Formats: sequence, C-alpha cells, structure tokens
Amino acid sequence: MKDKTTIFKALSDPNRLRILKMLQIKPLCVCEIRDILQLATSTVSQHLSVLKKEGFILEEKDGKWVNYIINPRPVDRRISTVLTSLDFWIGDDAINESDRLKVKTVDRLEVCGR
Amino acid sequence: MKDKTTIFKALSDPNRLRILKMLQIKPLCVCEIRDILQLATSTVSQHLSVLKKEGFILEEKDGKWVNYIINPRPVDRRISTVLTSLDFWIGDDAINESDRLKVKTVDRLEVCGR
DNA sequence: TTTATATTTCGGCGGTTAACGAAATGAATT
DNA sequence: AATTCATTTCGTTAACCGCCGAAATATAAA
Repeated sequence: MKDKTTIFKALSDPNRLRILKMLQIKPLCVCEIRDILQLATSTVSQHLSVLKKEGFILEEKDGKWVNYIINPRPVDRRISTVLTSLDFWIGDDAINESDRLKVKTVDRLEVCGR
Repeated sequence: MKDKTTIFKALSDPNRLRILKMLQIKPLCVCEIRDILQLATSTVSQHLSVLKKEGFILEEKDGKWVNYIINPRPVDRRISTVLTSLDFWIGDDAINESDRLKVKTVDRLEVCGR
C-alpha cells in the first residue's frame, strides 16, 4: 500500500514547489529549469522524477528534449486539489515572481548545452 | 519570512499523521499517545511540538498532564483546510482504525507511569 | 555509424531528522 | 520541603535526503 505521506514529502522541498509554479506557466525541459533554479542537471532531474512519481507532472518527449508539464488529469484527487489551487497552497513570493519572469523569457536553445 | 514548505514537512511523517487523526477523536496527553504509537515519550513530545509549532494543535495544561487538542481556529488557512477535511487528505487504513479503537478505550491512569 | 546534445542513473558527501535514553523541568501530592 | 509523576530538553546514533559530478543512456544531427 502506498505511503500516505509521500504526497506531502514531495511538496516539502522548496525547489520542487518552485518547479510546480514554473510549470504552471508553461512546459519546460530539464535544462531550462536547471538554468532558472541554478542547480545541477542531475539534481533537477531527480526533483522531476519525484514530482512525476507522485503524479503532479507528466513528461512528453520532444525530440532530444523532455518537456515536463503539469498533470492535467491526476488520478489522486488530493493532487488535483493541490494543483488547481496551487497559489493557495504555495503562495507567492519574490523568488516566484523572479522565476515567472525567467520562465517567460528563457530560451531553450540558448540555455541548453553548457 | 516563514518557509512555505514547513506545513508539508510537518505532514510528511506517518506518526504525526496518526497523531492528528487520533486527536480528532478526543484530546490526549503525551503518555496516552506514547502508549498507542509505541514510541519513546521524548519522541512523541517532539512530534507534538512540531505539530504545535505549525499550528495544527494546541496544548492545554491539565494538572500534571498536558492535553493536546486539534487547533479549533488556526491562523493559517491552509492548516484549517487540512484539518477540516483530514480524512480527504490523510485517508484511512487499518492502522488508523486500530488507533481509533485504542483512543476510545485508553485509560490515562493506567498507561501513564511506566 | 560517428558525433553532439539532453537527460537519467549511480556513487558519494554533508546536512537534516526521527529515534532513543538520560537528565532537567514543572506541577501536584505527601 | 521532599517526593512523585508527566513532560520537555539534551546528546547521540542511524537512516534519509538534497546535492554534486561522472558515467550511462537516448535521441538527433552530421
């Protein structure tokens, strides 16, 4: 049986919350997220796999990129509840604002490959 | 500024979820909870202090005992949302069922002092 | 089929946390 | 005041987790 706390565990890391808020704006690939969070690519990949495993996000292969998107139809109703009112649960601060700006202007071809 | 993830951290431990569900039935003192969870008294006290710090529960001195109760009026709206629909968020399993039984029959004078 | 690029997986390091028992605190009873 | 009992705080240990870089995998381009 699945551990009831895993959904909360997934949400208990600030960087994962930032990722969710960013994906709410538009789909992003790993290196775009890496560029904004300023973490190692492998670390970002780990976070994404946690969010995917819990059902918060989905991945879509797109050529050599992997786009991650907010899961539009989560099985777990708690997940959809969190996702449909993300702002209520996670709120908004200076970091989110700055992230939002970067998400809108980030260029995949520019930030990938370093 | 308060870390947005602490509320999820508080909920990411199975024993703390069990405590919340138990307190939903009735106020309990530390050693009653200790008796049901089968943990060291100090460990239970730690869990309670986390839940109290986040605003999920309150303490009420009662002679030599300290009763813990679900916070009836949390400041943080996310906390009240979780608390008013605990079953939705935490669900219910065999352990909770067994806990519930024990909560109803536990006798403070019997289990304290060992 | 080689090369380049994006991502995942692996191994390891450092910080965090749940667990415990022992010691300290606080509050009632003697 | 001394004792007893419930609880908290402290110090320690073991497990876990986020992070990184390196190696492995996957896909596109040459």
